[in-house]
Amino acid sequence: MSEALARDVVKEIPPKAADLSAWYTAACLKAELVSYSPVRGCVVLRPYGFGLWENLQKDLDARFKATGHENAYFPLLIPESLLMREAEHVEGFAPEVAWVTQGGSETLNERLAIRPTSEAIIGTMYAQWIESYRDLPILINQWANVVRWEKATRPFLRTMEFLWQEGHTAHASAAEAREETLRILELYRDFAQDVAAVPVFAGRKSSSERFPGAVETFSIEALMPDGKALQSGTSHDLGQNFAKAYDIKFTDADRAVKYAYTTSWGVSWRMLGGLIMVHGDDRGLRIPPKMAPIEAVLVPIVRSGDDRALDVCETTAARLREAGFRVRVDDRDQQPGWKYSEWDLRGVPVRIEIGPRDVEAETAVLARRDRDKGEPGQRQSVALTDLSATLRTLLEDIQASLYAEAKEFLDTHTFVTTDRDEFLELCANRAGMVDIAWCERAECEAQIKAATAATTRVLRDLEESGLACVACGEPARVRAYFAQSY
RNA sequence: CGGGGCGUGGCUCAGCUUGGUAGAGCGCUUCGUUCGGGACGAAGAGGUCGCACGUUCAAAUCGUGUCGCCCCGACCA
Repeated sequence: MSEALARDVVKEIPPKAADLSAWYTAACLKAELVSYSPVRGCVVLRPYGFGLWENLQKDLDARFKATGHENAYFPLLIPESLLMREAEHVEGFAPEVAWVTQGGSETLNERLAIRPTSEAIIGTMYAQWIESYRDLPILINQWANVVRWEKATRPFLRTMEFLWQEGHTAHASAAEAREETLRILELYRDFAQDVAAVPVFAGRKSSSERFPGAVETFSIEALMPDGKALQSGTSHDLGQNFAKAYDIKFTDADRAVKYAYTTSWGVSWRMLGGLIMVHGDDRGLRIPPKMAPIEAVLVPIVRSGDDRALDVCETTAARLREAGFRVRVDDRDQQPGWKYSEWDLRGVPVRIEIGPRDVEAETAVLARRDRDKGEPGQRQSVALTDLSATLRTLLEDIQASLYAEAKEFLDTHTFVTTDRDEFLELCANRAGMVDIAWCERAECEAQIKAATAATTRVLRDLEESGLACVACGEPARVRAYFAQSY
């Protein structure tokens, strides 16, 4: 078999640039993150994918706790009457709610919704728990699954059942609730950039993009390689809307009975889809070290009659684990080259090769996934005694490098314009984030969407006054990033 | 929900137009030789062609329906 043919035969995923969608789906499946299940629109999160989720969970959870939140768990099923209390909320979610109508052989008197989100059930409980301003704030998060009856699905980005966390808080004042909303937005922004190595724009959503029932919605928006934006986390200031719908009242210090101010916020496994698309390359995933289930894989090179390398790998791995690294020894009966390719595909940041030469010299070869293009070269030989320190530095460098690469992409695909035609063209061509002065009128946004398929992603304050909306010429009220989105 | 495509061993696909109950490569199993970028040899195992109904002496091949997946658009995290 010729070398070219051999290479072709082993190609598992299509080039990323040619067809991002095909690349993405193949990458998720071939890297064994997910499998399709017998249930339409629902995927199985396989161990490697769950490992990614666990790292996200672990990091975010620590951040929530550090900001005073506690975890709790609320029921999966929500009585219809509860779900229906907040008018906008109902309207927004009704089309995608799955219902339980029967229990055993008995038809239910009242349908039960499988939660599409938990404001209804949590709000109901908060109403029971809160009496006094002394009971506030309530700062609770839950890690859960939710179901939304979607028509079109793709791994992580949109599935009927998905994993997420949803924070729900109640406060005594509007200012406190807004502060909480923004605190979480910043927490999400920092997590996305620092841990997932995905640069984002954070800001306020337009009214058309607002969460059903919210007073104000904020989000973080990442830019995918095809120029589409991915909403990667949302934080809602619900004002008193839900408090009024669910009767969340308290007696304040001034003896007046008042409605509480609530917030809700969430990040789902969609974030994983984002980091996969942002960082992956033609050879598969490139997982940022802080998110990687396996930070380094040790590959022993054994020869017949010489399996010393395997022993050295085992003892080295044990030492690295003691030092706090997540490592795995790949002792499977395969060729080393086969293993390299597979771990490349699965995106393990660093590969540690140990062969007979290394055994003699008490060294190991380190290869970094992000830069190594599959040919020898981007590798370094390290003394085993220095391995831990070198690996630590290397992982930090890879984390920073992946972020820098993604940031470079975002920067070069963010366009500021004051020209209407150019604005529309950039939007229609899916060029990236298009930054304009905007009037903030829903009609204007709808027209832009009809013409270009782009919508506002996030808004921010205008730095100067007297500007006209680039799209329609009316007085500008904000700056807005426009983009097509997932 | 509209437009398009697809469904054949674990994977990628051929066969379907011109019906006669399945093929290739890769993978898998065993043994041996190998092992620093997807090894080689030998011997094996594995599918009834998404599902249902229909046409026919006969269906992977034709028809209808249905389920699922992919892509594009509308909707949404």
